[in-house]
Amino acid sequence: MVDDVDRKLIRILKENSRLSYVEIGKKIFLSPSSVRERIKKLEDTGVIKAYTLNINENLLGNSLEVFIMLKIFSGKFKTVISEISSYAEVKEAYRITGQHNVHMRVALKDQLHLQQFIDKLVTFGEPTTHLILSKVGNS
Amino acid sequence: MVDDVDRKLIRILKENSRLSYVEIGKKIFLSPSSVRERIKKLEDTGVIKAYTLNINENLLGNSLEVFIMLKIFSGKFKTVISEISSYAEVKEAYRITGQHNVHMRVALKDQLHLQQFIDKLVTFGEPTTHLILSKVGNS
DNA sequence: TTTGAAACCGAAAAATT
DNA sequence: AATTTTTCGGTTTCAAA
Repeated sequence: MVDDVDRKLIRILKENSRLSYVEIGKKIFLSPSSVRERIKKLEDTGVIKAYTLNINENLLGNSLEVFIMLKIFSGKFKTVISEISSYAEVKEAYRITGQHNVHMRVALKDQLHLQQFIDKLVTFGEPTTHLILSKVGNS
Repeated sequence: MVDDVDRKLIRILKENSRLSYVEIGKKIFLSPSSVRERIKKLEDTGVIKAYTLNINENLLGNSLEVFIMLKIFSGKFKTVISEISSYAEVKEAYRITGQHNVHMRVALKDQLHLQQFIDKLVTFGEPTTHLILSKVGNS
C-alpha cells in the first residue's frame, strides 16, 4: 500500500513541503508526473493530512512557549475542548490518557499573558504548565 | 516588522503550505509577485522556519501515538538528547522545565514496539508515557 | 525639495504542472 | 497547453536629510 518510495516522498516533504514535483523527482530519480501521482494518492488516501508550517514564535512577539496539560472538570469534554482549541494561543492540542485529559502547546507574549491564559483555563479544569526551553533535533 | 498582511500569509500557509502564489494572492487581493516578496522575506528573516507535513501515522502502520516525558539521569543532556532525537519513532522533541527534561511525541507500531522503545529509554532516564487519543481542532 | 527605502504591480521569460 | 514561478523595471508612498 505505502511502499518505500512513498516513505521517501513523505520524508522529503516533511523537510520542505513547498518543493516542486521536479525538485522532488530529482532527489529520488523519479519523473515529475510519477511524483505527482504518488503524492496525489497519498493525499487522497489520507496518509498526508495537511501541508503546514513551522513558525518562530519569538519573532512573532511570543516570547513564551509552554505545554499545558488540563484535567478537565466533570464530563463535558466536547464543549471545553472545542472552546480551548479556538484560542489563538493554542497551537496544537491532543486528548490524552492519564492524570490530564488534554495536552496543548501554547504561545504567549509574556508572563502576564500566561497568567491571564491560565486564569481562563482554571474555569475548565486544573492546568499544569511546563515551559518549553527549545525544540531539539528536526525529528 | 511583521504586519497584518504577513500574519494573514502565515495563517494561509499554516492551513496549506503548498498553495501557489497565485492562489494565496487571490485570498488577500495581492499580486503573486508581492505575495512572493513577502513570503521570501518571512523566510529570510527566520519567521518561517520550515514548510512541513502532517501525517496520519495509523495509515503508515503506527497504531500507537504517545507522549513520553523523560527525566534524564545525571548531567549529560547533550548526548542523550541527540541520541533520542535520532530515533525514527520520535516525531518531535522539546526540552522542558519541570519534573522531566524532555518531552517527545512518538509513533509506534504496537504495544510490543512501545515496550521495546521504553526499554531503550530507561537506560537514559525515567520515562512517563501518555497515550494520545486524538488530535483536536486544527489549531 | 531631494533622496532612499519599502511595498506593490504588470509584463515577459523560464520553469512547472 | 495551461499555469505558475521568477525576474525586473516602473510607480507610489513615506519619512528622513
